[in-house]
Amino acid sequence: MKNKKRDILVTSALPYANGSIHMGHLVEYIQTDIWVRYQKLQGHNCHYVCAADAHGTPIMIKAREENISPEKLVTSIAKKQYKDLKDFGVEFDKFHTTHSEENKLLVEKIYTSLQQKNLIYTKDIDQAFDTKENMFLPDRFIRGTCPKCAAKDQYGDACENCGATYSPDELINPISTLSNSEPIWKKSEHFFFKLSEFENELTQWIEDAKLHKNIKNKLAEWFKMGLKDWDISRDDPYFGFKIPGTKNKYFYVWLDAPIGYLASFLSLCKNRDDLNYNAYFKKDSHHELYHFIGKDIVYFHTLFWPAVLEGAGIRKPTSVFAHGFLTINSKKMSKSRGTFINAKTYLDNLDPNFIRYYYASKLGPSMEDIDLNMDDFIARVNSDLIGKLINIASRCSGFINKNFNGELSRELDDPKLFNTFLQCSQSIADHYEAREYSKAMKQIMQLADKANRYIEEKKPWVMIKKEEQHEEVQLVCTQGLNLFRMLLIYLTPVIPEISDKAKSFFNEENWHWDDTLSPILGTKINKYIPLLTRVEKEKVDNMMTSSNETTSKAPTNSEKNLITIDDFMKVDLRVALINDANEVEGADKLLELTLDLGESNRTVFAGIKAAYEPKDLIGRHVIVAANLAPRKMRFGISEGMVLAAGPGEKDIFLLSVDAGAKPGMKVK
RNA sequence: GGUGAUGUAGCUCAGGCGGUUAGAGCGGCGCACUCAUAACGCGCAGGUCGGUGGUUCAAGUCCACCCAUCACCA
Repeated sequence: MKNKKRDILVTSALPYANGSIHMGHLVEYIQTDIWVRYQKLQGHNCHYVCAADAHGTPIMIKAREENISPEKLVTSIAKKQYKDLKDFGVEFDKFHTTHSEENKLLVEKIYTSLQQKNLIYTKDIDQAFDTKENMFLPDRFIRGTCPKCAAKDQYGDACENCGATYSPDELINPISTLSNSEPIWKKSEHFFFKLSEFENELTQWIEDAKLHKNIKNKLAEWFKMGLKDWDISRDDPYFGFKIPGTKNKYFYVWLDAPIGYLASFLSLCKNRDDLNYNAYFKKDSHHELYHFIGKDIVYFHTLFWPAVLEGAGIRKPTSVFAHGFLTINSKKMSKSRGTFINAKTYLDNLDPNFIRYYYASKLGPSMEDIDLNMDDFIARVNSDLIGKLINIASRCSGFINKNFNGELSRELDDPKLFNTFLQCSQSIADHYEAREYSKAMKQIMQLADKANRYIEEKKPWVMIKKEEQHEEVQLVCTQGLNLFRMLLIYLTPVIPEISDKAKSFFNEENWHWDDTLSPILGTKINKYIPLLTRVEKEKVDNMMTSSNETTSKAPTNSEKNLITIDDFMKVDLRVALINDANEVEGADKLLELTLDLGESNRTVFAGIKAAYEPKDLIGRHVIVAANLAPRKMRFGISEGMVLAAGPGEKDIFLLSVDAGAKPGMKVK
C-alpha cells in the first residue's frame, strides 16, 4: 500500500490580469488545490505554481484607459486576484507573473532553440488596421454586422446571434471599437511556428498522457482538419516581450503564457534548496507535470504547448486535465442577467469551505459543465457538512467534556466499526487521485451516516442517566469522535480550514493520510466550539442581490457609445409594407421578404424565421433601414434591414407603426 | 454552418460488456427521538429513463432520425 515518494509539479491556468476572480475561475483553482493538498497529505513532493497572465492587447488597452502603465495595472490586479484565491484556501507554492525576468529569459531561450531547429518562419498576412489609433486590431476589437444573419454589433470572429464564424473582413460595416473608425486592411510580416511538423510526436504524446476520452475526441477532430502552423507574433504597439532580432514584433501572449508555468517554478526554485529546476524539466525527466485547465483552452495545452516543448528539447506534460464551465442556477454566468458572482462578493457573505465542499461534491474528471444551484447549494452543504459531518463531533464532545473532564477513553467501543471506516481509505484515496471528487464525497458522507446511526443505536443520552453504564458513554463518544476524526482527515484536501480547527480540538499537530490508521485514545480534547454553522438563506440571497448591484452599475455598452443626432439621421428609416414573405430553401433562420417602400420594392432577408410564420407577415407594416448597403448573401441580395427587438430565436419582435402610416414614410 | 458532448424521480446525480419489480442523496409526507447552534434515526410516496422509429427472445443501455441545452471552430 505504501507508494514511494513522487515528485509532482502542478499548475492551474494563469488568470488574465484584467479583471476579478469569479466563481467560475474558482472551479479550477479549487479542483487543483484539492488535488495538490491530497498529494501533500499523502507525503509526496508536490508543488503548485501559478502566475498572473500579464500580456496582450486587452491589458494594454485597459491600462491606457486607466492612464497607468500596463506593469502597474497588472501588479495591482494580480495582487487582488492572489488575495481572493488565498481567501478561498487556494494555496500556491508560488504565484508569479509572466511579465518577469525568468519568463523573458525562458521565452527567448525557447524561441532561439526553435529558430535554430528551423521551426520558425515568417509570412505576410492581411490584418485589420486602425488608422486613428495606428495599430493592428485583434478580431475582438472589431465589430460590425454579421454577414450571415445581419445581426448588428457583432465581434470580428463570430456572431453571438446566429453562431456563425467568419473572418473580420467578411463583416458588414466593420468598425474598430477603439476609435469607432473603419479599419483598413494592411499587410504585416508575422512569425509562425511549424506546428504541422509535430503530428507524429503529438499523436504519441496524446497516447502517453492518457488524456480524457473527451479531449481525445476533440483532438481527433482537429487532426482530421489538419494542423495549421501557429502565428506567434504581434505588431507594435503590444504589451509583451519583443522578439529578439526584430524592431517592432512581439511574442503573442499565448506563447509566453504557458512558459510562465516554467518561469514561476524557476522562481520558486531560486528560494528553495531542495528543488532543482532541471530535474523537473530536462527532456527525460521522470518527475510528473500536470496542467489543470478549462475546456476552452484545450487547444493551446494539447497541441501548441507540447509541440513547442518538444521543439525546444524540453519535457512534455505528464498529462493535462480539463474541466467544464460553471453555470449559476443553470444559466451561463452573465453580468447582465445578474448571475455573475465575484469571488469577493461570495466571501463577503459566505464561508469558503461551503463552496469548496459543494464543488468537490460535483466534480469529476470529465469536461462536463457543473451547475451552482443556490437552493441545492444550501441543502447540500447544510445536510452533508453540518447535519451529517459536524454533527458527529457536536453530539459526542459534550458528554466527554461534561462528564469525563475532556478525556478520551483508552480503548474503542467498536474496533470493528473503526476498521470498516479504515477499509474505505484506499478507495477514497483512489478517487482523489483520479479526480473523482464527487465519488469520494459520496463515500465519505455514507460513512458519516453510518457514524450517526451508530450513536443513535448506542443512545449515550440514555446511558448517561444510569450509573452502571456511565463508563460506556465515554467509550461510545470516544468511538464517535474517532470516526469523526478519520472523516476529517479524509476531507482535509477539501475543507482544510475545518480540518485545522478539528486538529487543534484534538490537540494534534499535523495530519497525514495514514494518521487514520491509529485511533486517538486516552488524551484530552479541548472545549468544543462549533466548527462550522449552517448556510443561511438570507446570506445567499444577499450575495445574489449584491452581485446584481455591482454588475448593473458598470456602464453599459450603449452608454459608452454615444452618438450625435447627425449620426442618427444618417440612417434612413422608412415605413414598409410586407407584400410577400417566403421561407428560404437551405436557410435555417431567414425569411425572404418583399417590401413596398412607396416608390420602390425591395427584397430583404430577415433572420426572423423562428419567430414568425410567413403568412402572418403579409400585409403588415414594419420599419426598414433603407439606406443600408446592399449585401450579397448566399441566397441572394438583401436590400435593407427590417427592425426588430429581442435576444433572438423565438424572442424576436418586429417593430410596427400605428394605423395611418403609409409605405415610404420617413421615420424621424 | 461543421464537430463534440449532454438530456434518468420536484432538485443534484449513479447506472462496465443490453437480461427478472430502474438506484442514491436532498426535498416532500408520516412516525419516533431529544445527545446535538432542528441536527440524527425509522418508514412511505414519487420516474411510460427527451421524442419517434428500428435491431433483438429481451433496450435507460445498441442503431437511425428528430427536438432541446451546452461547448469548440486555432
